[in-house]
Amino acid sequence: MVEEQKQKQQRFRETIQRQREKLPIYASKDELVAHIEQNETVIILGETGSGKTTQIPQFVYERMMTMKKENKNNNTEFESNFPPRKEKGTMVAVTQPRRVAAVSVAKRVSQEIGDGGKLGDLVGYGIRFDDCSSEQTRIKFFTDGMLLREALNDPLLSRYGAILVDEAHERTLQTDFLLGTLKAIQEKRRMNILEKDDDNDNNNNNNKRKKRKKRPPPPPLKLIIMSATLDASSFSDFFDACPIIYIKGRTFPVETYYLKEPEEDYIDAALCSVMQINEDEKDIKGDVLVFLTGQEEIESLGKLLTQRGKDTYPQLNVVLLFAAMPAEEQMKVFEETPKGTRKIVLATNIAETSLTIPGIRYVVDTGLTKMRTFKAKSGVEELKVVPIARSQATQRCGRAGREAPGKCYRLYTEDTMFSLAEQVVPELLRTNLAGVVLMLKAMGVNDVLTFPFIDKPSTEGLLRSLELLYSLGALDDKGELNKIGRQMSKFPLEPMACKCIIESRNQKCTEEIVAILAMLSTENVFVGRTIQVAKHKTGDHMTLLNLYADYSKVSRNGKKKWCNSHGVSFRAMNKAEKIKEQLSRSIGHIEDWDEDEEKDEEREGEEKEEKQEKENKSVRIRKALTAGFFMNAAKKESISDGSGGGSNSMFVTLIGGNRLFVHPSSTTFHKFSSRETAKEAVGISSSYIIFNELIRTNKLYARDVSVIEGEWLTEFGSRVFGTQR
DNA sequence: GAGCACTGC
Repeated sequence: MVEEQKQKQQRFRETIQRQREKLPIYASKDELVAHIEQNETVIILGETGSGKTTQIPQFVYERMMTMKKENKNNNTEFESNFPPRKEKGTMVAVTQPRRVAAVSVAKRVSQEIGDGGKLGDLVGYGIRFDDCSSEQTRIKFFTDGMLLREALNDPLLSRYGAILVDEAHERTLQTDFLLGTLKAIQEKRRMNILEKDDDNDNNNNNNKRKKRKKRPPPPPLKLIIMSATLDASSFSDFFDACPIIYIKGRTFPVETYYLKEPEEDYIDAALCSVMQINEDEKDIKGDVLVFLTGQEEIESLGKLLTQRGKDTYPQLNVVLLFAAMPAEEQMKVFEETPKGTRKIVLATNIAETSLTIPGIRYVVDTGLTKMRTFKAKSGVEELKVVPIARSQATQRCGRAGREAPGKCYRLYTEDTMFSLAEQVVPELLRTNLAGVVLMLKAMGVNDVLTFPFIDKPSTEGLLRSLELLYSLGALDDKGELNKIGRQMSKFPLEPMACKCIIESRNQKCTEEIVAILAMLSTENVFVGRTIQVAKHKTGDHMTLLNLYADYSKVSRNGKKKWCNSHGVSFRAMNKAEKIKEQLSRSIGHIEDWDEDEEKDEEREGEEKEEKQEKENKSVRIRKALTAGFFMNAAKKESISDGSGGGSNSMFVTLIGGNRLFVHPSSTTFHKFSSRETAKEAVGISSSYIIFNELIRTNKLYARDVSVIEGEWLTEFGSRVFGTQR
């Protein structure tokens, strides 16, 4: 019996090995390893299906092991080259932009490596809320944000001898930030080695040097950057003209079709294309994937297609796919379509990278996407429909050729295709940098303007972020991180939110603030368009808090049902719960937090009756929120509202003077849009609000809004509102 | 009366 099992395992291993050897990358293994050995940094351009993600980490690890053995026999060979040490530099880290990828690749590699161990032994992973690794782990997969966090605690990332950054072409904020950090680490580790070599040369060391010799610095850091797009020159330039290695992929050919004339109504064009594909290819099996920009148009095209596709052959089986959808409904795209039907998936760019849908042979590409950008000058975010980049067009096309030859219908002309930007603008260039700057400061990078970014963010953006951090009280007059700033950097939240936590200690409402911030970091709490839970009179923050409190009271088994009956996303609540736990843990790590808490308790003794205390709770909570979000304050515009009943009230931000509306998703939306004034509706003598974010879609909208008192602004935002009233 | 691409710590 045992013998039989062993044979089974052996056969399994052999199958896997055969599969590995068939991968395109296997042919160039030796060349690859040689390149990695000879260079500190190597860029690998691997097309889809090359096997780079699963194989290269193993190649690197195997080479590290053989070098270790060689070193035992011959002490000189690897010392200068690729030196695994007992503690430092013995691990391989691999980063991915997404959690699912990190976990699934780790699983695959753990199987392939055939050490007989389970995931978490030799091969492990580390993502937020979930670390699966042990003392034995030598190859560890991360989300790139996770490895960045690790760099906060271990500034040289000294456990790792090699780091592989995968999907670098996506140029996410975290990947770009990580690449800059790794470049800086490489330099430092190189210098350490030199110092150590100096030690060896001069035998007349002083004590300090001897001490250092006892604890050897980490070896130089090998860096392997893996990208899928052809343009890797910017990476190579950034890493001192390091070599680029091309690896062929293995995908099926995809035939591409363009429109002859531009067509403005792309929904109609998509509708026609799908009907046409279904008609022309009626004898060929294969599903259709349509790329659209958002939920609304996906739903409306879904209705049209379902109607029109009833009487066709094959019948159309229309499936919608966007991130805000409940998880169970998302799973429908993975179900096999019934015989005699063709699956039509209408998706946002979630299907571009995050999800791979089996069975797709036809892609319809509108050539558009929604993109978020940030204007440093006004502090306003925009969410706009824009043309995709050529790299995205290629990526979308490729989705038709994963399993068999496919076809791609581009709903734009060939001329348009060539007018597209080659690459997506890196996220770092179109986002609020305050969080990045806070993290840089916490890493000890004082001069953030000279930090090595592949693409330098605008000086204005960096300066604005420094200003914001200063107004939050995180920086001293010299621009250096102070105690508050250091505490703020411990939280996985944007700086304004971090500041709320710090102030919550003074306001004695840390639990509540942490719950609110956890809810704010969760997208799509409400499933439907109408909010079915009790609203709080002061606005969204207290509503979210009450919702969280209600949810917490429900028994573990009943939570899902409770969410469904309250129009609330279970996935979101579950995530909020985890984030809250994580934030509370981070507070626990702040050394002198408890001390101050005790002082507060002393003060509490002097406090008045408990009843009044309870009434004040909402005030204290909103004060703590104001301490973080005072830059996001707005005042109701006094309009002579004789005729304007029913129209949404307008606000003006105190900083920047942006004229805005409350977003319709806000619980305060109805209050401000009715003829009542804020004062009457809310029962608070104030026309000031704070909000979580400002985003321009069709109008400029403030999302997650609460009513506050004007004087709190001067109290908590003294560095900006100090002199004025 | 009117609306929110996608990730990640």
